[in-house]
Amino acid sequence: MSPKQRSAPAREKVLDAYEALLIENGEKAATLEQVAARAGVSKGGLLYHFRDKAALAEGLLERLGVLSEQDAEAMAEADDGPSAYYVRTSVFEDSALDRSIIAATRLDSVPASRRREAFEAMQSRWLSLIEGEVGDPAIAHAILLMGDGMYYNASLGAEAGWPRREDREAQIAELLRVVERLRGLA
Amino acid sequence: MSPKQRSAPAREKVLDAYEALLIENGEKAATLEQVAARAGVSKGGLLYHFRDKAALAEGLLERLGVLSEQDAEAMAEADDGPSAYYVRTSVFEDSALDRSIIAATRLDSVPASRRREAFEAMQSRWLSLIEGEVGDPAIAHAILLMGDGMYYNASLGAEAGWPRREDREAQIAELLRVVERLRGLA
DNA sequence: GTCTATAGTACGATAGAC
DNA sequence: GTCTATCGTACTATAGAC
Repeated sequence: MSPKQRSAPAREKVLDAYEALLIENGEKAATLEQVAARAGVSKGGLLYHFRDKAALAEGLLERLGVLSEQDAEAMAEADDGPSAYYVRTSVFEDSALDRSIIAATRLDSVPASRRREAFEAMQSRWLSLIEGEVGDPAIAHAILLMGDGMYYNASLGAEAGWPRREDREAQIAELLRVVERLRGLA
Repeated sequence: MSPKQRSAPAREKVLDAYEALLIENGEKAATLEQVAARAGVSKGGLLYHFRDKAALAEGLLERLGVLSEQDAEAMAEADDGPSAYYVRTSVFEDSALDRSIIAATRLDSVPASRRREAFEAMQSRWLSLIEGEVGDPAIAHAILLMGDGMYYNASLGAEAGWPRREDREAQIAELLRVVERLRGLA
């Protein structure tokens, strides 16, 4: 799907730059010229790796798929269980996956169906892991929604999905306690 | 902030058109020409009411503020209480407020601080009403996050913030039961 | 594999008639 | 209050040198 199906260095730098611009100012600010400049290549150089803007967007969604796949594996093996892993990693850190998700959120030139597909694949994996742990599907859905809510706030540029408080560690701990009690209801 | 501080008909139609385009295809597709066409006016006509793109975006955020103010009053007086009102109205319907929220979500040409301000004002009002009802701040936060999660999914074009299910009424009912049990924990 | 130069297009905004 | 016409700009993408 690219010249030699993986010419890692420049290609990845371009995707990183694209993500950064999307996160900071949305798609309109993420022009080919700006992306190229931030990645340290020229516009022509960028277009060698991604033949047009659609290919650039697709590249981002593909990387999101890979990262979310890896994350699902880590989530399945987490010491504190999938739910806790999910809640505690939803956006409070600034991981590569977090960045991909927020960037993809701002990606509106891609067909809506394609974007939806990417998110649904990711969410259904998360949901089945949570459901496998907590049993009750309604409660699993509720937990999933809380994580979605944190991504929502992050993509709005909110401090951390939990308005009006400073200490992130304390916020996560508090939310984990709620989830714990919620699981007890299942 | 406008010629005569309220020349309702065309002005509102323009905002409606702008919202619709933002919801469907994001800010890049919401050009002055497209907005004008959809509102049934010319580009020049539009620019009489909103002197530039920034004014158009600001108009949308101002209307969001008004609608969310009205919604907060309805929420405070809801028969089933603020939490239930909040959860059941979070985006499953296609109300004027829902449309304003989703549109504002896609608005990335406005300074991030201004958008954040609009959302924080709305969310802190919701949070204080929920907290007033349930008592426990952590649980109130969790309920707020669930609603945020529903808006997140709606703005991603997901079926309804609750993947993989058809019957919306049943989904809401299920979530309301979870919230009910969550409140019981407080 | 990366560059410069440029063609072609679409956008935001202005000016001025009606 | 709404229109048409138009200017300048910035963008995507191509062509072709290195």
